[in-house]
Amino acid sequence: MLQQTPAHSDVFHAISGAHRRAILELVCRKERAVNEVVEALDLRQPSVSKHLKVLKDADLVTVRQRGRQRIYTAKPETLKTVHEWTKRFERFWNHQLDRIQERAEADSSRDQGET
Amino acid sequence: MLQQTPAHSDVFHAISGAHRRAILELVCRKERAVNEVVEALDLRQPSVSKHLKVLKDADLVTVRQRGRQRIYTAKPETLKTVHEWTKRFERFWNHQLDRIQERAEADSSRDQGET
DNA sequence: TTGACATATTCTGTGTATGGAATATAATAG
DNA sequence: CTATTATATTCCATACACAGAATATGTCAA
Repeated sequence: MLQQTPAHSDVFHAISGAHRRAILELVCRKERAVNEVVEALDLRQPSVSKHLKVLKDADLVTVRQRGRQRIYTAKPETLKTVHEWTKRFERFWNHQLDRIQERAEADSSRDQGET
Repeated sequence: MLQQTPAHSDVFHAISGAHRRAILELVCRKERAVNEVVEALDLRQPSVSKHLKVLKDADLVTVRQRGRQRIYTAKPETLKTVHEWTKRFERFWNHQLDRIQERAEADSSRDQGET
């Protein structure tokens, strides 16, 4: 059966929430401690920690300790999965654009009473 | 605040489930009636209809009627949103991989009290 | 050790996702 | 019209997501 992957370790699930995408963008630009994320976004510390856990389970971030802090760094190559999945549809949306253009041209010809 | 988009119209949410991704792949290859999807995947008809509704709300598919059937067609260009979002991380996964690996190894050594 | 700081985890309540069964609607055949 | 087919919707139950508050764990300073 499908859907047997625990949601918390699934990349697609991990990026499905806007908060987690925002966090990912933050820690990608520059590694951050939890509190820095808390301040950058409008979220409480426990929420951020929980989101970071989801991202870590999905292998989208790594952690390391620096003193009392935990520094989170994005592991963006995990997004390749998603990037490549969407890429599989690229030819379809190109093809569809062609079709749309053809149709537009046909319509335009017809509208102007061409031929 | 973030997260105000109704989940059912959000592309990231729509593709977060494996079932819906499978449906999307099916109807992208070739337009399909609901029952064809039901037979192709191992899902009941009501489930498929509900998933298709989510995909439609997210503008990932379009419907048209043919006799008693509803023919669903993928609208893959909506995935551009996702494709481009992941693309923003492309430069990071090209340039940061080594650094993250080094760091992970260093941490792991330290955590295990490597001799 | 104690105290403070940084983060993680647990608990709790509320909303939502999901699948299945039953039912409702829509379209066509007869 | 009625019956049949195709799909959508509703209802139900279970599971999950999420945020907040409180608490626990871990780390360092003194």
